[in-house]
Amino acid sequence: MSEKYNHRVIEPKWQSYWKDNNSFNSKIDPKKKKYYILEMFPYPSGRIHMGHVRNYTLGDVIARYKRAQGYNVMHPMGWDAFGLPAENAAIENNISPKKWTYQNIETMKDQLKKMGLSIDWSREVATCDELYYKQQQKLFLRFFRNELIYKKESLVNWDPAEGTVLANEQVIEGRGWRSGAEVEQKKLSQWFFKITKFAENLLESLETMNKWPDKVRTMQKNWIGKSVGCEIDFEIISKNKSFDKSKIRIFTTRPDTIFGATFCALSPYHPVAEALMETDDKISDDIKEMRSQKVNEETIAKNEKIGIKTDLYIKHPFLENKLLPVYIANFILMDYGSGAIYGCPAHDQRDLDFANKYDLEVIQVIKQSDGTLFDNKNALVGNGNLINSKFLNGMSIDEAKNEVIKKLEDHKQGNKKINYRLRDWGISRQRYWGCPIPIMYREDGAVIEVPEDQLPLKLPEEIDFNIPGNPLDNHPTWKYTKCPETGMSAIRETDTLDTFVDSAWYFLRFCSPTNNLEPFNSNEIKYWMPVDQYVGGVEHAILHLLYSRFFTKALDIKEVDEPFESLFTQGMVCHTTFKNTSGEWVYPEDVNSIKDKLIQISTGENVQKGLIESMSKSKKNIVDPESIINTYGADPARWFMLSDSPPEKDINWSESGINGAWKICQKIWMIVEKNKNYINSDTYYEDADWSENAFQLNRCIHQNLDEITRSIEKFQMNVAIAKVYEMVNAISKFKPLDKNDELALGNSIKILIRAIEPMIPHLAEECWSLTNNHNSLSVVPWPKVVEKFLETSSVTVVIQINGKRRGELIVDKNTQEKEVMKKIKDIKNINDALSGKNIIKSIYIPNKILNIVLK
RNA sequence: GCGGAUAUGGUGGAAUUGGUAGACACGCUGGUUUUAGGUACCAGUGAGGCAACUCAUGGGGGUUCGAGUCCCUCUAUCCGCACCA
Repeated sequence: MSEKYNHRVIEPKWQSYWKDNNSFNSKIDPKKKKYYILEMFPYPSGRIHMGHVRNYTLGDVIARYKRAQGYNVMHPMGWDAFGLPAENAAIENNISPKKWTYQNIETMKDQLKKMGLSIDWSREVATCDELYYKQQQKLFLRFFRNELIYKKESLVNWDPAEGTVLANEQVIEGRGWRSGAEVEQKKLSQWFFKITKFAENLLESLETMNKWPDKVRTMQKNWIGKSVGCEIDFEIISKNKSFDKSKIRIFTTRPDTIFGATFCALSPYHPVAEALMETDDKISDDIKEMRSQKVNEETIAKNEKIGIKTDLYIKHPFLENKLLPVYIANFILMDYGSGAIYGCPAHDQRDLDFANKYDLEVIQVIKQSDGTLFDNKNALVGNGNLINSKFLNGMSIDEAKNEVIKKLEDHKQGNKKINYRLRDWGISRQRYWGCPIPIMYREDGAVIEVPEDQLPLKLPEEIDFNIPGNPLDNHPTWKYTKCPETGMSAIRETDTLDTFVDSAWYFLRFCSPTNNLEPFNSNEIKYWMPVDQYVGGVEHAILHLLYSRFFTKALDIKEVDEPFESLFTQGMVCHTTFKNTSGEWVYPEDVNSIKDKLIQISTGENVQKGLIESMSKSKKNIVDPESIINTYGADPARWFMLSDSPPEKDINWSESGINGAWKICQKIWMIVEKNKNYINSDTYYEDADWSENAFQLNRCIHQNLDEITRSIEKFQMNVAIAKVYEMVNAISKFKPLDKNDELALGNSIKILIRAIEPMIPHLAEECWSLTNNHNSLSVVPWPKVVEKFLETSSVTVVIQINGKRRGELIVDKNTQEKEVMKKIKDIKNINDALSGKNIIKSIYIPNKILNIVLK
């Protein structure tokens, strides 16, 4: 009786083997083709979750498969280790962010290792490591000198009770999550990366990035949001003589509607609005009230349009006596265009709603070519020709746009303008646990770089989170310093860098992770970059990926322009949620099903099944990967993650799923154990005198091998898994009757073992050790599909009548239509259907289908 | 609101890209092995019908000899919308 497969012994055995033999370490080898596979590095939150298991299993399949294909594979791993949760933990558990982070890294590294990933751990980096952020500070200074970084005023969520800036997620219904105080929008002077300088470049390259999902490319395209329009300067008419602003510059994508303009709307943050606040208390209060609202595109689009009437008017550029009233409006974004628009109610729904609300004039200037008439409720946004527009009358929209721009440019009142929705990337964070910005402000007002030989500018370790505000700002010995050149006193920049900066270049760092002289080495990146395959969650579709693209371009390194050749975004791992009668979330393992009822084990309360949602701590619908790995093993966990659902879709965790994965692993082991005498041979005769059974087995194995190979290439791991099942089923059914049968069986099993290694490597290695080949599978090449086994002499042709399947016929390959026609007379129901009818025509696809059209 | 995606048995999902719809797995039903069991193996399993057949890929329409696949339209669900990472 053969032994059961014991993952508790086998998995650690191979993990140490791989480690001891440096099986997955990588170095430059000019003779070999490289393959750089990268999964998005994790935030060290404490423990790995199922999302990590899925992400890294997926990448590992590719890594192991490509290695078997003969590539020189680099598969590194690191830690996105700066960030807010470490500070929260510091406050809640009184532990330093550094200690907390490094502890988490240790725990999670152990957990990842238990998954059996083929990672080159010698390349590990952590962004909170001085070695790493020293180089990042150098990059900052490089960007600073290249004028890709500048400072400007920008709004933040300000919690007045705590004296801190809040992240959006920390603002709950307009209040600070911890203090409950009403959050204000406060202006702070902050650092920005000039990503907009690269807007066109980032947009253009998208066109050629055809190994990225269309979805992500579309999202980025919309994010960059290129629009062509014009800027127009309007003269301000004010009764208040002391009002010192004379012009408002508006941006519009519809200059053709200039004669339909009936009002002007400004953002509450517009300089003119600021100036008005100083002239009038009432207006000042109203604007402040408007500013307290959250302004993102979603709320702006959904909320009611509100305007504050001002005393100001602007002069129409082409109509001598036409004055447009100026409003401050809550639907105008300061960051987009110029923060000011003119409203043309007849041809823009938002403007129409606004005009109707404030009883403003509406002038139709485009006659719709589909004949739609204006009803004062629905703006006319279709195509048409200009009316009521003086010199534009009769023109098409495009002609009118060009004509208006030309006139404005002639009169120096405006100009054509390409505008991007993309805004510059604000990188200042008023937080402790991030990369310090190597800048100081001297007492005479000069902005001074920290000299490179003094880098890294380290984070101070003795800090106090009990004082409200940013710990760096509260840290006197760190904050106050001297200018290195003049010796004048200076204050350090106390903001730290957005953690998206850390992750915007880590893929370059992996190429030379321990280099203390430079961020990356040009020989190394020349060989390894770009990343051939990047795998991660779709939630990073825009920011992280766009920032990484920007960084790579902005660094202006000739070796690489775009960082990620191919991108794959995997789906989330979901689980049913449970709530007890008190309305509290309940852990799945705390739920027992008794008859038809769900009972909470710990309290005995009834439990309601909720929606299936992505696993999250707050909803308690989590399953701990480590306990799964301990109970079932890493291989079944990996198998489950790959089977059933396509990787880009969300999956539902299920107990029966993991159990099924465990069963197939056991089954494969039993098959190999039982037949170990047959796999102990190197012989492979393609031309042996196979029995019919053996030939069919060979055929099935190679057909499925072909499909497994193609499926992995296409990331269809679920399909690859299905084909492995077919191999297993065919092998377990096969009963060898002679030597050749045994040979066929042995070879089939060896192909099976080789093919499952990317998915379930421990089991595969253990099985392989039973063959006469004592190499680890990590150096064994992928098997070749033997075409001979795929060829057949006969094929099945489907017979259709009027497009409906009526039967099938087995014929020799490449049989002519005439022959098939003759033979179908023998099939009774087809013959019946044909009798008494006229054949109008027939369509014959050789070896596939014959369709007969009858009348 | 804007933008994007998805829809196939009881369930997760296949479908060589316009050519046998439902591969593979889960679940379920029946059986076998003295199996304590949640084990293993065999058979069955889209719906209706004894059957030949008929109906079936969210709804409706279209193109085609032929549509899950292409076009139009409707419906439902999910995702993103700038300080979570």
